Amino acid sequence: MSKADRTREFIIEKTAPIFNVKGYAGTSISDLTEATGLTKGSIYGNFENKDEVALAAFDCNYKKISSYLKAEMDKHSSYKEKLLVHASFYENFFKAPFPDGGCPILNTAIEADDTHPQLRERASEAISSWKNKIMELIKKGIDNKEFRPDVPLEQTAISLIALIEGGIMVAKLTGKLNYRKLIMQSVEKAINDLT
Amino acid sequence: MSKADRTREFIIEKTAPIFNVKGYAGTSISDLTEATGLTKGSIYGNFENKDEVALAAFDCNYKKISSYLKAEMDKHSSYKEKLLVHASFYENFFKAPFPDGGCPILNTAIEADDTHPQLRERASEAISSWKNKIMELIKKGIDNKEFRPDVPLEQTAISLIALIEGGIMVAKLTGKLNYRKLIMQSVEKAINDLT
DNA sequence: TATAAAAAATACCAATCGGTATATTTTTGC
DNA sequence: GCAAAAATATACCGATTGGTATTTTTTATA
Repeated sequence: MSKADRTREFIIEKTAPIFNVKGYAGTSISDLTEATGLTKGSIYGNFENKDEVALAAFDCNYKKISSYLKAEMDKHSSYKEKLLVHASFYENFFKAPFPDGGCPILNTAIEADDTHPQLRERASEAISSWKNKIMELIKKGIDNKEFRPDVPLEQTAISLIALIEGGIMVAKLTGKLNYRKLIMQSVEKAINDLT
Repeated sequence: MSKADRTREFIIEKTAPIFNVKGYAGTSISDLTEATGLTKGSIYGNFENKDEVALAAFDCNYKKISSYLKAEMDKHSSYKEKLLVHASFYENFFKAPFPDGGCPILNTAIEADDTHPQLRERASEAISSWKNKIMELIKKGIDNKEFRPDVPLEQTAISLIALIEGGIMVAKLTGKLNYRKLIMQSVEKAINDLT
């Protein structure tokens, strides 16, 4: 790993939470130099422009949550338990190892959908692959006789994602622990209803 | 209505959709002068600063959706039908009279929750009063024997909001009509399950 | 319709924006 | 350990940012 590669990683690691908290438009190059202790010349020596840092930052934040999900799912053997990881996923969303600022998919989707096609595409692909993963789990759960055979695959998957993401918004906005708890119970109920 | 009041209304009306599309940080004063055809002096003659325009813009956008919801609910007599307005609310969200840029509560929540306490408070209050409204409808529906007496009030209300808001994000991000349809069916199902 | 008051336009401000050319320092391979 | 190359820092750029002081125009009233 060359010096440049290490610096690049360092910059991404330090600035990813900033983009997630302040957004693309709200994050300035001087935010990046402050967070890294590097100078503008160094940032621009390793990245073509602000866009490239922002895209790399999204990938970094996204990887944190998707690899957490995958690792937690791998701990369980039943498909119901794998799906139920989404409840603990949601419950723990505001603690480490999750990035500061909430869900990067949600944050990026809201800011970029009308303003930044590249970031929008990243978020859109994230939703799509998340949906496919859930559908796959349900399908395998049906084959395994864990779930009812008539569970609507796509509807269940996309609605579960909507419930979780909307729940993250509500919980983070209001700061009410009770809201988080209640929505988490709804996530659990939605999954239990598949059996 | 004085000239100043009319100009103030004019500025709010013209700039509210811009704030909803570009966000607070992404909207500049020159965006406001372009949209209104007025000059900077005129904007600052009617508003103290950018914050004050943004807050008025949020109120304007929020009023559009809340008055739509209220008007539609008033058309129905049963509490179930009143609740089901949320499905058509969601279905029609990307057409007039809804403001450009998606749900202003969601947009403001995501951008402002870590960065702008005043806007955050506005969004938080909007969620809170929406939740109370839904709880009130369910309660009356229970008293009216439309709904089961054991429906969990707060959980149902806050989870319905989460599902709708998450659904708006997913539908707007991906542009997939099918996702919108599927999530809308989940909203309907959640309400039908109360009976 | 003349006039005072209010509103809008003009012209300006320092600070910051994203970005670059160049100089200096630090790695790297021999 | 020495050069060449790569990486970082410095110094700078024009454009734009949010905001203000002042002048001109428009509105309301007597």
